[in-house]
Amino acid sequence: MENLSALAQTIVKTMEQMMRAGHSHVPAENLIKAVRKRKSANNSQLAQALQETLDVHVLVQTTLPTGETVIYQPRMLQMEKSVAKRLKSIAASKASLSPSKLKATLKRIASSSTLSDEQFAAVQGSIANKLSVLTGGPGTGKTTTLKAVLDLAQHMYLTVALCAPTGQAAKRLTQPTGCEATTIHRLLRYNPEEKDFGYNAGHRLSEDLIVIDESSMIDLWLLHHLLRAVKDSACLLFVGDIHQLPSVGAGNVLHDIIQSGVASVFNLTTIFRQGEDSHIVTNAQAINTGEMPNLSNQSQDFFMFRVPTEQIGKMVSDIVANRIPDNFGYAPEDIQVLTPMYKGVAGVDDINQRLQAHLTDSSWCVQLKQGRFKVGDRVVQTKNNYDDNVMNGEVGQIAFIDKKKKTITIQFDAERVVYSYKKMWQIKLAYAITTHRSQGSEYAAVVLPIHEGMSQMLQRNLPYTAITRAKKLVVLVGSDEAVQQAIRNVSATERWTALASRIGQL
DNA sequence: TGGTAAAC
Repeated sequence: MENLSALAQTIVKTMEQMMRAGHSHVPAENLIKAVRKRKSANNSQLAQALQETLDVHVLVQTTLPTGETVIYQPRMLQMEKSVAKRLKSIAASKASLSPSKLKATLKRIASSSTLSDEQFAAVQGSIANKLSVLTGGPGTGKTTTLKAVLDLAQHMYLTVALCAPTGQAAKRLTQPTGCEATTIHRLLRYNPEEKDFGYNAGHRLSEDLIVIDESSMIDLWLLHHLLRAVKDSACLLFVGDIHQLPSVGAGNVLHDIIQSGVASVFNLTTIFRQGEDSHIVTNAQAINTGEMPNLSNQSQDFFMFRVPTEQIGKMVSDIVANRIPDNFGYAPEDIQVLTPMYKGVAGVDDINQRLQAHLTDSSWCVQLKQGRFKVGDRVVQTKNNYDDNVMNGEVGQIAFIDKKKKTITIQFDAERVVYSYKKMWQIKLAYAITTHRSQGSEYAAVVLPIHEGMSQMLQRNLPYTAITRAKKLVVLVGSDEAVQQAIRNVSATERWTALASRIGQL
């Protein structure tokens, strides 16, 4: 890197930025265009600088199956190729079960099943096919279907690995399925010091069926390591909602797997949770198709308060502390504020300060390095804590502060955990959390501040993910223009990836 | 230039 010219270094940095935006590669002309925005240079200087990065293999140039000339970081190219190859070879290998046995077992199960037709087809398909995808919005019965898949697998004496990208998603999966779920990292025996995995191409998992929930959150890197560690004869089932926020890391893998046709796709469409007149459901569907949601405040479960940006914070506190409890009977504990970012107006930090001041009194409080905690505060665990069985993203309430012992007791859903002040770095206020962190969680009521200052975070998946977290009530606070801006913006999901075309080419 | 997360 030090040996490169200044312009070549700018190209490398621009490329890194593109990876951070989620792309697996960049078309050569788009890369040059992006570099031009940072540094002025003429065509031949740019071509020469790009050649410099290619000569030392910091970047590589390649032609996609589509004929397009694109630039990759070498490791990204290698991962994308490897993922395509693994998917293809798993799909082509024989499964370790007999079709006649499947047929017989299915027949037995069908008679006692309460599954809908589309759910039953998914259950059958995900055992009969090597690679399957189970998609559908919230309330369509993905977990019910998953449970039936696991039952079927058990009847057929298949060994199963049940996993998810996050600790919380794994924990949530364990209870309804009655099957121990782990994070993908744990399943593969991740070693952070070596940055490698105990299970890999040379030492594969023995399980016949691998089920991966919340797979919209998986990036190219994690899928690469998972597929390396899976035996060729295994069946894979990816479960997720493609309309939720894309992975923060590079790739668009669930989307690409579906698009490539390498997997059988089962899309659940019937919603069982809310009634048909629910605006939560219809508005989520409208947003998905790029239409403006119905914000007329005519329904019983979907409302919008139109206020100028500088008044959003104040209005959100009023809604959480007074309006929702008074008018709908939900306590502040049942209400979750979801917002795109930490900083700025109506960001996580802003809302947390306001609601802490509004909702808890100061008689029992302690000032720690990272901030003030009060008895009654709503807080969130920010790292998987296997000792106390509290996962990253779990929300609880401060029950007790012991100033002599220097401990804080937090009541979570099922656990009551004592934290020393020293351990409190794992805990943050949670009156508001980011929409990203809410993925996979559900709340009775969701309050969503949305204003134009949130500019680049205003993406179509954002209001979709936020409002589909709500079981009973959604309240938007902000401006129609910001909602419109978010719905029009699909740039986060339009990533340059070539996984689908690579699979097609093999 | 900015913004989002996760794993042991």
